[in-house]
Amino acid sequence: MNYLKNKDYDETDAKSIESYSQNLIDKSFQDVLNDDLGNNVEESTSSYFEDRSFKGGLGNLIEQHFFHYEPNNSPDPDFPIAGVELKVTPFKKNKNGSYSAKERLVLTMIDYMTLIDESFETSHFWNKSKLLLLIHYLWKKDIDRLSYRIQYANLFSPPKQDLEIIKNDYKIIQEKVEKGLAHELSGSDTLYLEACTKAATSADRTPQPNSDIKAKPRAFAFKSSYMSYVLNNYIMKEHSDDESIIKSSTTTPFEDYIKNKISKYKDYSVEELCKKFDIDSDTKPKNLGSLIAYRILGIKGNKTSEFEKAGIVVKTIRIENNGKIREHMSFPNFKFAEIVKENWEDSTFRNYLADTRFFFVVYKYDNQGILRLKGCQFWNIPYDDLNGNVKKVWTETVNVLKKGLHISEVNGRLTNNFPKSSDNNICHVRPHARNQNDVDMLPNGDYYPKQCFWFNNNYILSQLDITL
DNA sequence: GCATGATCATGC
DNA sequence: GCATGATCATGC
Repeated sequence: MNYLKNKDYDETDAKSIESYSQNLIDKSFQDVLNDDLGNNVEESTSSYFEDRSFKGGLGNLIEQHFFHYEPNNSPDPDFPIAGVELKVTPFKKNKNGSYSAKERLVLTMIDYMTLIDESFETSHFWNKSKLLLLIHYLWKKDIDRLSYRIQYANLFSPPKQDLEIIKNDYKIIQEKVEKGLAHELSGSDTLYLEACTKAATSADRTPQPNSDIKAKPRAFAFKSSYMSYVLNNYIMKEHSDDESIIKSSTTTPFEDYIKNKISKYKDYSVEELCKKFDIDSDTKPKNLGSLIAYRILGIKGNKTSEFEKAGIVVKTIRIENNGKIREHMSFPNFKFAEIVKENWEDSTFRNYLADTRFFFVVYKYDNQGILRLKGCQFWNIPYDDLNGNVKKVWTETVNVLKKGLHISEVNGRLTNNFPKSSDNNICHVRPHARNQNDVDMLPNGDYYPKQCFWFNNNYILSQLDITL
């Protein structure tokens, strides 16, 4: 093959590979082809790599036309002697000017049968993934794939504090498979490393040990929240105000560490906690419940690097003194015009719930009407709930919008036929807006107050640990 | 007391 | 000004 030329780098030395890769910076993929093949690149070559259905196309282009080696499916890293695995990965610019990873970084397929016997350190996964060469290109909507520009080329290996969490994530996935629950794996079971679905079609299933139920094929991947953090803090080295919860090395798993810290203040009243942590509560801020939790965790602001990396969403929950939860739980708004174009399987809401781990901070009113901290809980939605009732409500919502929302006005209040909290045990649709003028356009062109999915209060109660 | 519509508070 | 998390208000 004509691209197997002499190599202008030492393939046995990671640093040499990295410094050679930095010649890619500021180049488009077309530039890389032109540099290698001259300016008369054949149309068939360009269109071969341009084809979006060829998922690894841009990676292969870099392998063949920049590093000059043959792409392979080897269990070893791409540069086996140097131990370096090449990853070509997109990032994007957000509306507010910040940057984030466009997607998760898929590392290796999971073989459920062998996983349960592989320790992290000696695993096929870690052998291949411990030292990555990240080639970051800036993704833009509506431009040719070959016009994307490469911006960064860096060796990357997770720093020690991240590695502790990644090892524990690996263990969590391993234990679920060991229990014969590979079919119930979810990206939100874990923090930085996830088992993400990876199949040619959504119907693909594969065997697992300790269960006859076949499971979706999955791969180890760094979550997109983790990759965003890596990009901003380790690659771009932007100054970050994020504070870490874990200040020094600990053997306690992250979530246990958090739970232990919070539980030290179990049964303290909100008032006492505000005094203790010097929080001004005169204005009754609505984020008081989460502020207290951050202060207990030693965080001065309202975000932490660990939660950012894991994409954890904080929710405070208040239990009344009758043991019930009064309020339903809101989620980000959906756009009417967008949701009607979605399929459930790759819908915004399904992806959000499948990918998000929640941190519940739970308070309860005692018999004197004093609000007291009870503890906290990490939670992600159970597989059956997501694919059962939530799917049902989502589908019904889309159907209502497609058929035309029925709206009437009763006593100055708008009422509609979206799924109600009385229609389903888990979730429903309700307004989520600043006021009645905070509207979004329906498929028929009319405007209607913005809406979101809500979890029913009773469902949330049913999900809380018995100890809370 | 619940169901459902309406709106507040914060932070970027 | 908007997105998001949190809570209020009213009628049955």
